[in-house]
Amino acid sequence: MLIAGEQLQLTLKAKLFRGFADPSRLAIMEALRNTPLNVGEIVEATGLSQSNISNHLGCLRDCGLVASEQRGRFTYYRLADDRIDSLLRLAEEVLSDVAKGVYQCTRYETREGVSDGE
Amino acid sequence: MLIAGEQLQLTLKAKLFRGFADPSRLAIMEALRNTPLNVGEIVEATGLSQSNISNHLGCLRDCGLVASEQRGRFTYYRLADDRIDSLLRLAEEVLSDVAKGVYQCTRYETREGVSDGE
DNA sequence: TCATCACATCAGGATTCAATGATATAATCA
DNA sequence: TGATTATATCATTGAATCCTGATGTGATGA
Repeated sequence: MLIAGEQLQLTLKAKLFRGFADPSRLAIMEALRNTPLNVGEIVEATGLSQSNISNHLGCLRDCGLVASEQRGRFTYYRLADDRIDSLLRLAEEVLSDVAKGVYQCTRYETREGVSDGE
Repeated sequence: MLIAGEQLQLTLKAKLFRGFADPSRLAIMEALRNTPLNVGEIVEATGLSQSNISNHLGCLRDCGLVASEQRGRFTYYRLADDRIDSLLRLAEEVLSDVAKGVYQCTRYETREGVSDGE
């Protein structure tokens, strides 16, 4: 059995991971790994719709994964913390080993989310 | 725009993170961080129902996050890789800084999942 | 001021997912 | 063999969440 504090900790941790658990949000964070971008630039980089991106950015910002800064009419977004990048990097490492399993895991289908055209 | 390979990579990474993005699965992994456990022991440790745990374990195993070993009538589960633990640890670090934001982020409500009684 | 640009917000609909309860399987024991 | 134990699987149901299209807001420029 879990006591209340541990339960809260798990809930928070799950929320944090959920920020990473969507291809569209990952695409946005991937784009921001190199340099801050405004929303229009993120649209270009990812191919997602403006409102979709704006929604995801709201979530990511609320959860402290990205930070924003107003410059004139533009809002620039960047990853909020170096450890966000570390988490992404570590995930890539793990994935390189377990990729086959994850690929075959059809239990929970991830939405495709991002257009793959060019 | 993203090319197909990058898109697949994002989808896989999202799937991997989704394994961590649920309080019940986190509770299971937390229990397994110390030592391998059989399903009954996980039931005891987490307070989740047997079928619920079995479903989550199936997902976690398919995705390569936990490994299982049969011993008589019992199936013992353990974390599949040390880096799973590293990911959890890094998440805790990030969380200790951004916890306030995550807590306030009501955009995507995490299901409560695990009973908090004792 | 009025138009425009950049972005945020909202309602809706479709999809996905977690939990439950019932049932199936597989191993052990009497 | 038949009963029991440990675990897995399945259908269902309710809730969460992602996307879209429309609209709102706030800053800039004519």
